[in-house]
Amino acid sequence: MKNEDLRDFIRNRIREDIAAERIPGSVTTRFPPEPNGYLHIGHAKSICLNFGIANEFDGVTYLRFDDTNPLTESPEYVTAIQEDIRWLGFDWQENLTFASDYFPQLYAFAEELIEREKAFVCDLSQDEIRETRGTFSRPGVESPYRNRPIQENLDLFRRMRKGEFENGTRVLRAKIDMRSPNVNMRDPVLYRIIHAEHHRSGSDWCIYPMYDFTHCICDALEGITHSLCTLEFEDHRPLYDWVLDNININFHPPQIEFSRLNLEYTLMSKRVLNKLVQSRVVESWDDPRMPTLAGLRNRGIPAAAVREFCRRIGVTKQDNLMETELLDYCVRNELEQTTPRGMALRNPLRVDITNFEGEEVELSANWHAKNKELGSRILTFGSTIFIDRSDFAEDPPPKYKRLVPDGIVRLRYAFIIQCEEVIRDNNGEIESLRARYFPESRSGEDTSGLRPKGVIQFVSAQNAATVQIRDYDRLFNTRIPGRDELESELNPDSRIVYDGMVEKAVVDHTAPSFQFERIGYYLRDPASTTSLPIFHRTAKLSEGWKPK
RNA sequence: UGGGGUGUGGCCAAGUGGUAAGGCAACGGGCUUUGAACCCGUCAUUCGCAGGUUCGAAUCCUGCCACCCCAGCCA
Repeated sequence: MKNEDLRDFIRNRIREDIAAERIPGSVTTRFPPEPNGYLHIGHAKSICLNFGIANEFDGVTYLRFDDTNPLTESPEYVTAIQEDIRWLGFDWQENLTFASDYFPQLYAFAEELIEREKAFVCDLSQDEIRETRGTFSRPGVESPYRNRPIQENLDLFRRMRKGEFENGTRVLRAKIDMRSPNVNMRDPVLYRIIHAEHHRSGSDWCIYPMYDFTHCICDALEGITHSLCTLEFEDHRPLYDWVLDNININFHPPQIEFSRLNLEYTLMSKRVLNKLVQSRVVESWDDPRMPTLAGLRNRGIPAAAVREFCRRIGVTKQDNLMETELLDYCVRNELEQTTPRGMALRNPLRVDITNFEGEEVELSANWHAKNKELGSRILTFGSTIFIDRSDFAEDPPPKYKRLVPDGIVRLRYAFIIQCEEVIRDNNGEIESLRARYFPESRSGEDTSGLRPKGVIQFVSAQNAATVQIRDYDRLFNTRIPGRDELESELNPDSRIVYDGMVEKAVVDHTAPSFQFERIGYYLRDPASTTSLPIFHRTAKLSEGWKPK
């Protein structure tokens, strides 16, 4: 991670700053989550950027919780967020801070602003403030309280702090310019009254600073050399700069904005994600279908794959919509080398081998064709085996290479079989198959001379373990969900549960993830029981051929 | 409507006056006891559009167009 020569406009800028000796000390960044929700893959982009830069430039990164709104924040999220960042592979070391750590200093800076006649206490109601702010095309109107004497402002602000006023009755506002074309500069609110318990400061405060006042000051106090945030804060930069320019502080970080990650068929808004949980569309915030880091983890996606994805998507100011294929690619690429292979059937179909007699034969198979270090296991073959229903077709599509009536196919690591008969139940559904095998076609010592076109996986009756296989797909059917009724956009097949089979050795193996040959990568649910192991599909294998 | 941004192949993205990197996807081929992996090859005469400057422009200038963000006492 260290020696990579990543090029993007932010890293280029940092290199220039270093070359021009504009940076005092070391490069310092921060990741500032608000503890009001779980981290998702969009956050991963920011985490990889901020922590990645610190790693590359021998700098430091603060993990700073932006906890200025006690109404929506809670300590559970603080814990979860830390777990997710660690899982992703980053370490803030001793640099864990909270915006609330700075409440006393923030308050002092606010008084300083009042003393400099740069802030005033405003008695207007929330509605009145909105009405007097103006519109995009109309300037705002100055508050009647705008020119209160310094002493009166100071007195009122101190009484706000003491708790003498109700929520919403007064705010502290910056005195900037009600005619500014940038609405953020029209005397923005700096402090509001919230009589609520804060997860860290308890009941010490009943006034809480707003983001625009807090963030820039925290950045400055921590010596953040590059304050990176997403594009929607671009309009706030003049305010960020204004605050730091109007208080007595000796450091002024530059705010640099980049575009946030958008992923096809995926929604990342906390509001909508929460709705999915509440309405039981998914089971929880860490459901394997969720784009949360916890969800990705429970789906078996390795942290390294997420990091690689973030590296490949780049960092720019352009709006983007990433295809899910890139993430899938990163996941497979990560799992390919290290994951043992196994055979699994989602829809088992019994096949009776008519010419097999006696004990089941044992066959050896490597866990990975190329990575011999993963070792091998023993499979068995006998008079009753199972194949996947999708690997047999009475009326095969063109170029079908699997089993068909009278056709032959290779059973992976075992023998070639030939279908002799299709057995049906009373409804005419295929119940089982009868086939013969070619004893001289044993894998590795085949002298049969037969050349089957395809190879399919199988599990013999005595070697079969019953498992649950859960296949996941996108949660939404629309590339850009959120524009329509959520319900109509949901993918009804985002989770399909199969009562399947795997070879016993897979269940006994300790590896967390497997590749089920010809199907995909799966994570063994660590919480599932040994009597019914559950496997979550992490990713499909790429398909070089599709029926129809 | 005012302000702030962004426009390079299907999706990302290099490039900052010298004649369009790379990745993903797609397509064709090789290899193959995973239709996987792997290996080869193809894929922008053109950089939102129109003018202009220049020997030379994706890069400079002018005008236009499209899209995104902003009117929380959220962050």
